[in-house]
Amino acid sequence: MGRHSCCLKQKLRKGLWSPEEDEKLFNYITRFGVGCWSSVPKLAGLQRCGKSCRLRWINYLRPDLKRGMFSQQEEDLIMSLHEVLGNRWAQIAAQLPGRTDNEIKNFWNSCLKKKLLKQGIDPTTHKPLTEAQIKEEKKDMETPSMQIPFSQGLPTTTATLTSSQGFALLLNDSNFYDGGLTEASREVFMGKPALDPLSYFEFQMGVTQSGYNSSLSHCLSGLKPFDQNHLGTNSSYGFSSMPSLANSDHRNVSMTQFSDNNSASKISSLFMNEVKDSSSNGSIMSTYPAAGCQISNMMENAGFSWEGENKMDSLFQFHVNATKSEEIKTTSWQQGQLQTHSSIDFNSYPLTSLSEDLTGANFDVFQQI
DNA sequence: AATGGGTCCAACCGCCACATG
DNA sequence: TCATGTGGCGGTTGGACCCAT
Repeated sequence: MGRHSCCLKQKLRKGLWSPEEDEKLFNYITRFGVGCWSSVPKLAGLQRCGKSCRLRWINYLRPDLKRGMFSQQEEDLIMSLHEVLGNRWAQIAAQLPGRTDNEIKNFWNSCLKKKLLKQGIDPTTHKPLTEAQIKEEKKDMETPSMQIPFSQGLPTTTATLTSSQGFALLLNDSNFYDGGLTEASREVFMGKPALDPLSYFEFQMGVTQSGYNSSLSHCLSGLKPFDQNHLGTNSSYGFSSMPSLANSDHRNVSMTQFSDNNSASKISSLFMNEVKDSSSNGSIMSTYPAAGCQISNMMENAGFSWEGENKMDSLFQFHVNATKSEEIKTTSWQQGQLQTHSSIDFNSYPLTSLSEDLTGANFDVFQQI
């Protein structure tokens, strides 16, 4: 039970992927698109199960992945979304372009969870810990340097911890939920550039937009033959068609601050999805009525429009379109198989946040590089 | 240099939902 | 209605890596 038939076959490789396997999978997907995962290993010449191939593509190989540290904005967004959605990592990831559910889940478990605990906040309920829970936590955090006095760790008012307020703060940069940061650290965070998920593709399109550094040197600075997992600084690996998978350093990337409209787009996108979702199971809005009400109000107050002109709005607009197109999805595996040109069938690609301009022509750039 | 403990994350596992025959 | 195949999700874990000793 639960195990796919393809996984039952013998002689299937497990564990870390080799550069050769990555290249095979990447080249196959870029040529024929995403279709029936169970047949991908055979067609791509891999000794892996389809599920493993799917995971590798989604979490690692797909070109629109944003790698590197999470920005403060992303962190705040994850915090807020987790408060509403809980451990629904896939839904949370849908609101963070270029991030995978696995990545967010890992980030939550390794960093954000601990951060909240240090602040005396229950990471599950996002409410202040009880005295008993605090004692328990103190037992766990034996090193004195890890202990933050409860009164210091808590935000100034407990009201800031409510779902509705959490989202309200997201809409206003000047009132960003600071998660208990000191003034000094907050300054650092607020000044920290956020990674631009689309800069890579903009480079390919030759788009120069005010506020974005699309210079050749900038883009090339992020290009490495392969990622650090497999070779570190060794550049002897690499495939001709491989996009940049290198970790990005915030110091090297262009500035992209979420404007109010952007935040509104994010939350509204979430709201839209949840409305759709709740129409089927009625869970979210009833479970988090305050959050739902607040989001609804925010949309009205912000004069929200799907016709946003900035880049992030476009991105989310595409996200919505992609979601819609998925609902009426006509792209089939057969279509994917019939593709003869070098493009990725992103219509059938389940994750959102992909650039509309991700075409075969763009992948040619990889080969040229 | 060796080693032991902690952290991080890529990948696996088990389950569920849905489509299809 | 049932069996089977597949996609997708969240939880868990093994091992690589880092750092202090």
